[in-house]
Amino acid sequence: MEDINEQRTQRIQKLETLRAMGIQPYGTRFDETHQIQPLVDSYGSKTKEELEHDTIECRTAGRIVALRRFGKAAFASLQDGAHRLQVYLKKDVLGEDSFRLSQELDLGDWVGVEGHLFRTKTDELTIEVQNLTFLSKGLRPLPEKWHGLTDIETRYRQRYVDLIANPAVHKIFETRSRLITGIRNYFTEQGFLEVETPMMHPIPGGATARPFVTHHNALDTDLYLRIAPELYLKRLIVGGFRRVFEINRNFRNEGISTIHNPEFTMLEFYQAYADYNDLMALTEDLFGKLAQDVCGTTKLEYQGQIIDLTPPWRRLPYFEAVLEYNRFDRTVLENRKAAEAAAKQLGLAIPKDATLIGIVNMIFEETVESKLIQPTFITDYPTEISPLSRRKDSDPSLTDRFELFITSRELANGFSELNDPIDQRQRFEAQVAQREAGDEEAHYLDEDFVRALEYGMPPTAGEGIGIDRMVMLFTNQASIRDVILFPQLRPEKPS
RNA sequence: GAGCCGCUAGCUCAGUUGGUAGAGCAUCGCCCUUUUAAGGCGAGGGCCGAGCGUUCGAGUCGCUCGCGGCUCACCA
Repeated sequence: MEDINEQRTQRIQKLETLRAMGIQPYGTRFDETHQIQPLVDSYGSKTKEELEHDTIECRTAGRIVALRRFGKAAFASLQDGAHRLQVYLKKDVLGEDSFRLSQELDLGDWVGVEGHLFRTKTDELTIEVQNLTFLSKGLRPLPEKWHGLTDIETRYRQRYVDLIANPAVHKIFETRSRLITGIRNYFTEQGFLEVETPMMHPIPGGATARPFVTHHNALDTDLYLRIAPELYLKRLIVGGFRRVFEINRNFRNEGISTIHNPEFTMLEFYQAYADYNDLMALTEDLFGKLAQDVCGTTKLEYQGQIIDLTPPWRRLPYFEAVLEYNRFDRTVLENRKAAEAAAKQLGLAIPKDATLIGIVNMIFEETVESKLIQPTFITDYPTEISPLSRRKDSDPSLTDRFELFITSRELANGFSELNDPIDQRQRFEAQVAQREAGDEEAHYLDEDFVRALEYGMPPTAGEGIGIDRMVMLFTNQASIRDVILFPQLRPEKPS
């Protein structure tokens, strides 16, 4: 089972050496005066003379990631998160016992150091260590210092090693966390209340997707991991919460790709008395502020392109978009035969029972989405493919809805919410008919949700933003696996 | 699910027309009190993803399987 290699065996032997020296190889608390990054931030600009004149004493801790030994001295690089600082271990200063301990150190071990800052001959900020505290032993060798860990499978399966060996990866996940904190602050400051709704649903709803199924033994009932929190959040609006948001996982039982992970993080927020135009303005403002705060600019570099998040963003009605990116005329949008002919010309396989809108939507996905590099709101989606959205007053076949595309990917979906319970029931029934016709992704009829609407929901606008894809954009990552700490992989086979 | 590519030491990678499996880093020993891919001398470390075949002989050729990546299909 466990791979036993030479280096690991040697290190296990070192545990005994340490114990024989009276050192606990798995220690306990250590008081730091500084973490490494603040230490470097505070004193990194001090000159050699300043550090000699005003002695800076400090205690800090980290993992040894580089070690350059001489006979009676050594330099080590201490890593804390994504940051490193050099320490100098000198026999004269450490004393006999501590120096002997320093001779036993391996790459990967955790230590605490106490000493003062100085600059070396080559002007590197360094701690001259007076006291060395052993904190924890590493038994496995770290990846090579120069190339690090590059094997993609190992990076995902053993993310802890990736994080040690690749500080840039550490920074991506710090950025992810900062973005999510920024989102929380943004909504909280605007009077939104963060709520938690069920992850396990008796009826999966709020999106068109296939769910994961699980079983509750005591209730003896199947439950579905949620595909979206939407219907629960709207129940809260019915209940009188004016503004709510939730940031959490959705689960969809579908393929895995560079932009799909079976569990992914979604922000959904709902605002009473607002409409979809308010949401588009809010989204521009949110992205702009996050970009400015986290990246220092609203012009982001993404995979060799500059994505300009400066508002306002382009708004393009759905049908206009289909016409703009194709050569055919308007009859394709109005006549099923014309639509089918156009689709065939594009090489699309059209199911026999496909509706006009169904065909147009296939054309949209095939010809429009890939062109939407810069932020674009596609608006006014057909009612037929928007079963939870409010109809347009000017044209009930369309809805007050938009999807946001950036770098050809859907990042957000928002709309004025359908709050007419009678219309909602009819839309659900149309979905149920589609499901019975074989569409596994069509919505279920959620009787309790309709009942909630019957109690009256104020006019409301709601939106979902795919956080992982947003993080990809802000951190310039091409694969969703590089912004999810533990992406879904096939289980490692037991060896 | 399909196509293409990859899998060799702890890590990063070589490996010729099929002929005894290599390097750098890491590890171990010795030397070295300002190095930073430290340096010098020496040493150990391999089920070449798994299996089956072809062959006198397979890391190398063929087939099957496993895992991963990318593209496509489905999807957010």
